[in-house]
Amino acid sequence: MVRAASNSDAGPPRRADAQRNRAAILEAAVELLHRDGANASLEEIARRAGVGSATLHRHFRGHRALLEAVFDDRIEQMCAEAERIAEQWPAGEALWAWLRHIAQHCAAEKALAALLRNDYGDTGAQNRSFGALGRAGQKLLDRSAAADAVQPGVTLKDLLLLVNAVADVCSDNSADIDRLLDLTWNGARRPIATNC
Amino acid sequence: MVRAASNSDAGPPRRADAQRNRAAILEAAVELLHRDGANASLEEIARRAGVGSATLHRHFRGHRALLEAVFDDRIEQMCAEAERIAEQWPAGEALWAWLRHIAQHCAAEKALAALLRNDYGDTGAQNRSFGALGRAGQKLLDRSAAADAVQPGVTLKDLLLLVNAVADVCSDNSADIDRLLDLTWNGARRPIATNC
DNA sequence: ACCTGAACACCGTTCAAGT
DNA sequence: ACCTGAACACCGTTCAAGT
Repeated sequence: MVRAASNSDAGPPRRADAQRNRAAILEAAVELLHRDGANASLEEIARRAGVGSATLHRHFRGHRALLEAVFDDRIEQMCAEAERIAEQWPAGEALWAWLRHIAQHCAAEKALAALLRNDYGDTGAQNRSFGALGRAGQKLLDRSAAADAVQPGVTLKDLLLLVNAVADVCSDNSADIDRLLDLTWNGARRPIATNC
Repeated sequence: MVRAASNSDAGPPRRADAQRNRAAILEAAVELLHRDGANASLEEIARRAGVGSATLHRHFRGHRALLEAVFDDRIEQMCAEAERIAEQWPAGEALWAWLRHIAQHCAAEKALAALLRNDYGDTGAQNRSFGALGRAGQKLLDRSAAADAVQPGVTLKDLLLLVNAVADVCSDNSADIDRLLDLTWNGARRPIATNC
């Protein structure tokens, strides 16, 4: 279920066998990244795709390039979700609903979580993935800040790191994720004045 | 700065060269685990310690056994901190101060964070490390719950996972850690009624 | 232009052979 | 009892040789 090549429109047309190989590699990568997480063996991916490991490396120079190609469409999907959610909910709820979506994606695909976490860490942050996600999220955060729905001083990076971290420690149990995210959003501490 | 062998009092006395090797391995492991995190190369550790890799594997059967030996005393230290803190602060503050300490340890030693995270995940949870830490933390949590200082239903595992996760995504910047932990404790959401 | 097999420099783990 | 060197089955990456 990976689109053949989302950003391969540029450049000269590829040979038919090269296109087939590329698609086979992506297909195999999806399965093994799902099973083994971010450091699935490239060798095994190549084997399952029925190509030599050298072929994999020429299509995707380095681990990271493969991850980006695999999760490219899922990141676009998360950006689209931001727009859709923004239209349906008030600022604070929208931001939080979107972050919960991201957490679910990250918990279901540890490799995606690892990819994004690296991007957040980069001070450069000029990565394509973070760029798109960052713009989508910043809109939601700005609206929330304007509505006074988040703690002052909270950055988008803070929030993305938090949900990523929570997703990473929860082992696929989506009930756990929801509980920990709730704690993060509402605070683990009992509010001092509960009934005003 | 690793005690020679904290749980080697049991069993027959070891040969002098074996003791020296064991100590050298631990020393090297401390350095390389600090530099490379949880999956530092065992081979490189053995090399730096000046022993064959087979020797390392006989002293410590598997990656995990080495991690446990290295961080044994640091875990005891965290347990001791729990007692000390409990005597000085009211329930809620004590719990939170202790969790902040743990986060700092985990952020400074990613390998320690990885070791603990595995223990939290284990449903068995009969691990020595988690056992001691769990008992120490549960006391603090029970006191806090009795004082109504934490959200009802929060478990110790929730809290340990959260601080571990936060520590893991913060790259050694202790200011970042403090900010994210604060969000976790107080909630990222702006409380609805702020001035009662 | 693209693929392949082989090579290189690494892993973690195990085991027979030594003292 | 303990250590060693060699072996085994893996990695990721690169490169010359093929079509």
